[in-house]
Amino acid sequence: MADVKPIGKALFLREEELRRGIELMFFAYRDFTGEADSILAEQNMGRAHHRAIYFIGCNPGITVSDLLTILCITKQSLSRVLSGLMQDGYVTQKPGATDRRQRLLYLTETGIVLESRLTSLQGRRFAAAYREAGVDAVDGFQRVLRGLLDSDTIDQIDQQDQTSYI
Amino acid sequence: MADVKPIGKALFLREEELRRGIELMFFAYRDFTGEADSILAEQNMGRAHHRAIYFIGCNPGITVSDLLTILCITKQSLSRVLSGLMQDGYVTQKPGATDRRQRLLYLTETGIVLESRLTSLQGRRFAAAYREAGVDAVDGFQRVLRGLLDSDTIDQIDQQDQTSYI
DNA sequence: CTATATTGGTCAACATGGCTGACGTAAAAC
DNA sequence: GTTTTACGTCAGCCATGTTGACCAATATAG
Repeated sequence: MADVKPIGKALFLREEELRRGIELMFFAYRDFTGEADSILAEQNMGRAHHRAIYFIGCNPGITVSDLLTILCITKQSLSRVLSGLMQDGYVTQKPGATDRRQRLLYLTETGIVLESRLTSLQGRRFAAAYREAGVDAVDGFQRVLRGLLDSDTIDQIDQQDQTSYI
Repeated sequence: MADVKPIGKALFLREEELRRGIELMFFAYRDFTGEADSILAEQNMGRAHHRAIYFIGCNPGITVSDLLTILCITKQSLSRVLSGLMQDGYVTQKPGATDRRQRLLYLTETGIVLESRLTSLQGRRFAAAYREAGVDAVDGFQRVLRGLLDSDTIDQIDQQDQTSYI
């Protein structure tokens, strides 16, 4: 730690490199979410609302339990958020066709507008970063990020790519 | 949105690509912090404590206001966290040599132990991801993450790299 | 030397968004 | 007909962010 005496340059660089990664993740995630957070704050919403809107937006008709699986939070936490979103007219639900216990979630027109505002904001940030960094960098970026995931999350993402809620 | 009719394949891929980035950031950050969060929870601490410990750990003798600049939170929030950390013996402070208003922050032995436990945990995750993805991917990863930063954050990081608090 | 600015802390109050536990209801599945 | 599932609700707790007000010690500029 305070052991500046290099046990080996490779190892020292490695430690530095890992710390750089850790820090970059912290700062990048903060800045990446920051802009959206401001917009959300205007509408008295938070990041939790954003997540719900986002995943309902790209999985229209998703069930509550599938959304819970994606978000990995308790149903109580999600329920609070969803109630708010429905009360404010961003989200609607309709009973499942085959299983009528299910509440299939959809964005309203207002919800779609907000979702695309937020997503295009974050998308623009990504687009700029991708453009600066180049195609190869983007591939590396995604490979490393995937490497950071828990194995359950990887399964979930792959599975989600196949599933269509439409 | 539901407009599957491709206006152009490049554009469609781009939208998909951006969404993939957004989602990967969310999942990766969650999983990346998850392990450390568990350990912290055992000691009745949260992510805020971790951040403080981390940045004190790699900037021993940092002042409160410099730490505030890094973390971008209010001094009230930080103060609460620091008080806890000092009470529990993870952090000590000593008055600045030149400016005696300053409280220079240091990790105690206990603090160092915890910090390295947490950092090596996150470091191992990064090391694995880096190893899997390869050197070029790591470079791309870092380039893209830097591209996601606000310009102020970039300045701050570059400046921080030069500053030595020792 | 005095006035002001800086560094840092404190108290109070509030919101968000996690959590647990308990309990209820409707519908599906067996 | 009983059990399981999908979903909701109420109550309360905790961590962590926020504002606003106010205070003390010290540095610095006039």
